[in-house]
Amino acid sequence: MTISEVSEKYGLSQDTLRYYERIGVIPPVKRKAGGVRDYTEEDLGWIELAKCMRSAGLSMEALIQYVNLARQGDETIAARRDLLNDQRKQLMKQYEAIRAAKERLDYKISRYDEAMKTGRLSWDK
Amino acid sequence: MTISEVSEKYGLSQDTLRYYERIGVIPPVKRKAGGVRDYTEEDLGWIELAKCMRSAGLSMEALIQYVNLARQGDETIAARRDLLNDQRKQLMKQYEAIRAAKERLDYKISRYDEAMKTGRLSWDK
DNA sequence: ATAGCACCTGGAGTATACTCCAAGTCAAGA
DNA sequence: TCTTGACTTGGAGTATACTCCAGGTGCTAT
Repeated sequence: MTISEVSEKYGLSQDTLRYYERIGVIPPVKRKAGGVRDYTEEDLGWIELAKCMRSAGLSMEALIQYVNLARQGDETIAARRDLLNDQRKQLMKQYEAIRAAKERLDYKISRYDEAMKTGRLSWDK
Repeated sequence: MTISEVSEKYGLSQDTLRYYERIGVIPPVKRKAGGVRDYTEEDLGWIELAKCMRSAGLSMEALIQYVNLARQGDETIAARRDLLNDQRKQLMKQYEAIRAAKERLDYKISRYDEAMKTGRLSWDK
């Protein structure tokens, strides 16, 4: 698969795909004649993982570490599990922060909806 | 309340508090003699709101817009409600992204835990 | 064979959100 | 009075994650 197809498929720019590979968020992609990237199914798996984790807010650094460990083989299994556990913890914190903010927004919005009827706001900012 | 007390109370650096005020994430804080900031309860409310929303991932820009609208008075009620609704939508998307990533992490972690028993990984990366 | 196009690399530039720093002011205690 | 320490401002610097660009290569269709 070419970089333009992958870009299309995952909604990541070609520059971003090359950048991810360059800094190690995904492992190196094999090239065909002329040095052109030819993405395999496995490469796509890494890209999708990176996209999923990035969209949830995981840092590039964590992803790079994970990829590095994965490339070192089976003796890094425990380290990888620990890394994933750490990231999961971070995610749960973020989840809670969003939940709290949403609750607050809901309250404010309900107040604004109420105020829309009377045309003024007497309570808070 | 002094900036050092506010910094302590909310876990935001003094630089961050001044920065927030400078760019308008919170409204201007009244000064006492010598130009020293003296935070009121209302100021604290804005700071707490900013902290809550920022920790959930809302952009500075959105917060600045909200503060600007709030400072313009009651004729911006509808605009503020719309802004909050937009931000709520963003938040829900982020919530879902985290949920999906967490699910994926949980699966991977369970696989790693399993692999810890056998000492090797046969399945995926 | 030559124009066009997709691709390549290395490096510079950008946006966001801080974070740090220099130089100065001011009030209070020794 | 002099020093200390908390505070002030404006501006520069930093980290993260892209994003853009110049200059070059190589396949393909005319």
